[in-house]
Amino acid sequence: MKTYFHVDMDAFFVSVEELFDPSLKGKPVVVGGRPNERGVVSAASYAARKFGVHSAMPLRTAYQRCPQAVFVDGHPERYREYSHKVYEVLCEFSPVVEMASIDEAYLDMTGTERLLGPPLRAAHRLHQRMKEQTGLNCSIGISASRMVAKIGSDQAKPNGVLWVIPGQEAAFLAPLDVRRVPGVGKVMEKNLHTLGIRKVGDLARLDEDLLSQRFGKWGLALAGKSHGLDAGGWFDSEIGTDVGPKSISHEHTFNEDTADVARLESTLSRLCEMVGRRLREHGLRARTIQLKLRYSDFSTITRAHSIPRGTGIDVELFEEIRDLFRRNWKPGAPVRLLGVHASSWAESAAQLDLTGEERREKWSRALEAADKLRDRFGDSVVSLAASLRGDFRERAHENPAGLPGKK
DNA sequence: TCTGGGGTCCTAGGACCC
DNA sequence: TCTGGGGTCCTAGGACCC
Repeated sequence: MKTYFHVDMDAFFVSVEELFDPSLKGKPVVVGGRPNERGVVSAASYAARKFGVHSAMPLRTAYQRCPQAVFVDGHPERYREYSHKVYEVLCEFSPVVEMASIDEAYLDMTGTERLLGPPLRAAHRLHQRMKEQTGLNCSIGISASRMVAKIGSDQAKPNGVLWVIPGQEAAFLAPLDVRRVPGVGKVMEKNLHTLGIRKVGDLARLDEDLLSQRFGKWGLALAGKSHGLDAGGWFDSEIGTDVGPKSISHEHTFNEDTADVARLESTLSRLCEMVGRRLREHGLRARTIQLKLRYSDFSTITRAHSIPRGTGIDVELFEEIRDLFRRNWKPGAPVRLLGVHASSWAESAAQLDLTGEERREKWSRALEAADKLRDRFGDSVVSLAASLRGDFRERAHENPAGLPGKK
């Protein structure tokens, strides 16, 4: 019998902002940007939630509902820093910790009883320790099932602990709305409602065959979930078997839609630099490069191209993206969002021909040096802007590999 | 309501191969 | 020629999560 904790930080972004500015405490706070900006709420304080403000809501709507709220910009570096502090506290309680996102984690607590006592006592100690070390509150769900632990921490909020005793999973889940089940969103909820299924208990009573007939692989997983089993998607694999990222992407929404080609292409260039940089940090080369294009009416297309060898080099990414853009953009149509997405990693370097590989390695080292310069002096020092003036194209012709000139 | 940004997973059709 | 059956890769789109 396994024991899992799901630890979820309470109003994480807001709580971190409060540590930096204690005057925010107790006030309605909205993290995500200014009320007149294009964007959505990243996090809302409990005081703001009382006015009907919640995450993913457009900032303008949040302002309408709660004009007296304090609107603050998000600080991703701060959240990453505190996420790491959280991780370190969790590691004192279990050797198997997996951060599922920036503000939540699963712990395998199986076999820790001798050291930490029974689950509830360990949870209370963890709770206390978290507050001492980070100044942050969390909620903890405890169960033999990771999914039930996750739902448990949700039910325990704020600042609570909830233990679902083994064997009681289905009974615990039965009265909850189907929407509480991870993986059931707006669409699935509506589909289930039209079948007369509103509670997890309704789901559990249903015939498995009917569910899998109606919703395929997903339906089968759903049947398992309704009984408290870890089934489907992420829940199929044990925790702590973390692999690297499967895709890396950056996107940008303009504050006002634009059809200015120079502006659009320079934005793509910048996005390619950001993606390239992160690919190199991970030592990855992407074989599939994807452009995302969203027009004023919110209609969105994605267009991808795969290259056999893969690349992590800014200019090569940009060449692919620019081709995709020129072939697919309806000229003159104002654009709302642009995105660059990289995936499908190339095999290890060892399998490629050496000469080509050496040259590319050299390029990668040069780009890493540029990354370090950016770290020290900011993004503007080294950039791909030259490519936009056409300089790059000519150099690329003289030197197809795009190498820095040999001395 | 006028809709961010970073991800994961799933489906489905078509190309291509045996 | 009126037409199989897999398997794999690529592409596009969409649901969902935080």
